[in-house]
Amino acid sequence: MRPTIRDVAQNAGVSIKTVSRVLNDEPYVREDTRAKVLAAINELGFVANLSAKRLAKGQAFTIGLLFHNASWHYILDAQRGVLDTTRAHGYSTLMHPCDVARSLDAREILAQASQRLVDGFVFTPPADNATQLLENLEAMGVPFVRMTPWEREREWPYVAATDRAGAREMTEYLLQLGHTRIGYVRGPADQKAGADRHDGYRDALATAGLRYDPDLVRQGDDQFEAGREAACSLLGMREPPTVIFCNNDEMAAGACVAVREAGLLLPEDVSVAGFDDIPLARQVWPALTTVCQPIYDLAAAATQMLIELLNGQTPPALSIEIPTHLIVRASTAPPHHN
Amino acid sequence: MRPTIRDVAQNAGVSIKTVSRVLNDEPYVREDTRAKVLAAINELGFVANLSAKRLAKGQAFTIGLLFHNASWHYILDAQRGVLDTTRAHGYSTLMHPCDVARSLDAREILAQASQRLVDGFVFTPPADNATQLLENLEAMGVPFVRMTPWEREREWPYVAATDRAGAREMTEYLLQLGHTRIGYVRGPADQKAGADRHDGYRDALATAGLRYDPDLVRQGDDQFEAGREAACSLLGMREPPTVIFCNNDEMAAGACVAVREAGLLLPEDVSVAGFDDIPLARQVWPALTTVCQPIYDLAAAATQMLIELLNGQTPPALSIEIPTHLIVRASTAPPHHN
DNA sequence: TTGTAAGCGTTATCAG
DNA sequence: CTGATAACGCTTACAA
Repeated sequence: MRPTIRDVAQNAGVSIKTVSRVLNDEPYVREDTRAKVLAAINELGFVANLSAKRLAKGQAFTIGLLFHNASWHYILDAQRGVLDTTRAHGYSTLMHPCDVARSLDAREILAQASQRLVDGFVFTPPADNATQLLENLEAMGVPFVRMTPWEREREWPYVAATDRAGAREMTEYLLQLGHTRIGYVRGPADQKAGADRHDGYRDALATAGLRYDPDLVRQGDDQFEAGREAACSLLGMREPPTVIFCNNDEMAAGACVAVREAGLLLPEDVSVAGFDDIPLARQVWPALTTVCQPIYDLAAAATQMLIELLNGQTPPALSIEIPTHLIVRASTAPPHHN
Repeated sequence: MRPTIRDVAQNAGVSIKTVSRVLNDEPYVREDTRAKVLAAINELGFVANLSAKRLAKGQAFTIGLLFHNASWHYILDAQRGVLDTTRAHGYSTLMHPCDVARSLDAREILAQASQRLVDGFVFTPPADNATQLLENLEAMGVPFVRMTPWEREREWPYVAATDRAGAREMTEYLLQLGHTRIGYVRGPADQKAGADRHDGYRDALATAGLRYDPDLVRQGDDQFEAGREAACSLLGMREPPTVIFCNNDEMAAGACVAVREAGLLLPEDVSVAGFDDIPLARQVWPALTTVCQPIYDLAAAATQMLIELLNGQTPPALSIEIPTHLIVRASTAPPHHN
C-alpha cells in the first residue's frame, strides 16, 4: 500500500492538517515541525495523490489545448510552450485535436469542463472560430485564451504576433533588394493574421510610393498546393513579378516548386519569401527567407495568462503582441534584369 | 452548484448506489429504474466528476506518452493514434516531452506514476532506451508499451513496423529499375529499426546475387544535415552510386539537396529514396519515393495493448509487427548510362 | 502554531 | 435487484 498523508502524520507525530500545511508551503508551521514532517515524507517515500487533491480543491490543475488542422510544426511548438508553462506551475495539459465545428466535438469539450477534467482552455486557430462554443464556455465561467486567433472582434483574451509589422519589414527588405513587382499570396480571407500581413505588405508599398496592384495578389489556404498554384498563376502573367511573398512558409515551399516547374532559376530569376519560419523553411533548397513567428513564446504567454485567470488574478493585459523578426536566407536575391 | 450523484438519486427517488450502477452500465438494475435515473440525469444536466471517480477507483484513467527528439511528424502521428484510442476507451493522455536520460526527467516520470496521475506509459524511441527507468516502472508495477523501440533485447511489450521487409522491398524495386550501385545511408548504430532496415537492404542484394559493398554505406543520425553530408561523401567517390537509399525521409531530403549542390540532376543523374513517408516526402521536389511506416496504426496498437494490460487482460501478443509498404514517387528513375 | 472533524463526489461492501 | 454506510486521500472551517 502506498503511504498516505495519514501515515506521514503518524510517523511524524503530528496531525494530518500539519502535513497538509507543509505540503502546500503554508505559513504557520514551526521550522522544526516542518523538518519532522519532511523527514517522515522522505522516509516513507510519500507522494501526494493528485486525484484526491483535485477532488478536495474542486480544480483539475489541468488545461486543455485545442487544435485542428494546424500545421504540424505550429502545433508542436505550441505544445512545447504550453507544456513547459503548465509544468512550471504544477498543471497538466490535455491535448485535444478536434474539429470544433462538429457539434460532437464541441459537446465533448464542454463535457471536459463539466467533468472537471480541465479548468480552462488554450485555443489555436482556427478552433477559436467556433464562436458558439466560446460563448458557452464563457457562460459556464470556464476561462480560455486564444493563440494567434483567427478573428479578434470579440473582447476575449488572446496572444498574437506582430504580423503586420513583420510583413512590412519583409516587404521593405524586398524593395531594398530592388524588387518593384512583388507578387503576394495571401491567406484565407477571414483570418486576422493573414489580413494583418497583407496590410503590412501594403503599408510598405505605400511608404515606398508604389501602387498596390491587385493583379499581383493571389489567395491561398496556407497549404503547400495552394502556394504552388498561386505562384504558377503569377508566373504565367505577361509581366510576372520578380519575387513571390507568401502568407506562410508552406505556400512558399509550394511556390518554390512552381518556379522550378516553370523552368526558372531560384532565386536568380525569381525570388520567394515566406512567413513563420517553420523547419521546412530550412529543408527546402534554397533555404527560405522568411519572418520568424515565435510560436513557443506565444504559447507560453497564452498559458501564463490562462493560469493567472484560473487563479483569479488579473493578468497585466488581456491581449498581448509578441514581436516577429526577419530571417534572410537563400531564396531571395536582387531582381534579374535582362 | 453543479448537480452531484446525490441530487440525481434524490430526483429519481433511488439511492446513490443505484445511480452509480446506471452510470457504469452495471447489471442488476431494473429497466424502469434505469430509465428513471437516466431521466433525472438528463433533467439535471448531471455530468460525473472525474476526479472523484479517479480517487474512488484508485486509477487515473490516463496514460502518459513519452517522447524525446522524435521528428515532429512522427510524434504528431503517434499522438493522434494514442489520443484516438485512449478517447475511445474513456482514457485521457498526458503528453510528456522529456529527455529520459536526465535523471530529473526520469524522476518526474516516476513521480507521475506515484501521484496516480497516469496508470501507464507509451514510450517512443529513443526514450525507451532508458533501461533503468523502465526497470523502475516494472518494479513499481506500472505497465508500459514501447513503440518502434530503439532496442528489443528485453522482454518488454512493444509494437513495431516490418522494417526489414520494407527495406528489402525498396531495394528490390531499385534493383528492378536497373541500379546495381545502391548507396545506403544507415541510421544510428544502436537503433534496432535502423539495423533491421540495413539488414533488409543486404537481404535484397544477396538475393539478387550482388556483393554487399561497405564503401557504398554511410551512417547518419536521421537528421537532414546528416543525409546531406553522407550523400555528399557518396557522390564524391571515384565511382559514385546511381541511387542513394536513406534510413529515413529527412536524411533523404538532405541527400536531395546534396545532389543539387553537386550540380547533378535528380532523378536523371542520381535517384534518392527514403523511408517513413513523412509529409516532407511530398513537399520536396521531386517528391520522394519511400516506404510508408504507418505510425498512427502503430501508436493505436500500442495504446490498445497498454489499456488491455491496465485492465488486467492478457493481450493476444506482447509484441506486434505492422506492415509497411512501398510508395513510388518521382525521386527515383532508372540509372543514367553514359 | 497545531489539531479536530466535516466535507469533496465517486465507488465498494454487504446486508436486505 | 436495491440501499445504507463506509471508504478513497486530501483540504478546510473552526477550535484550541
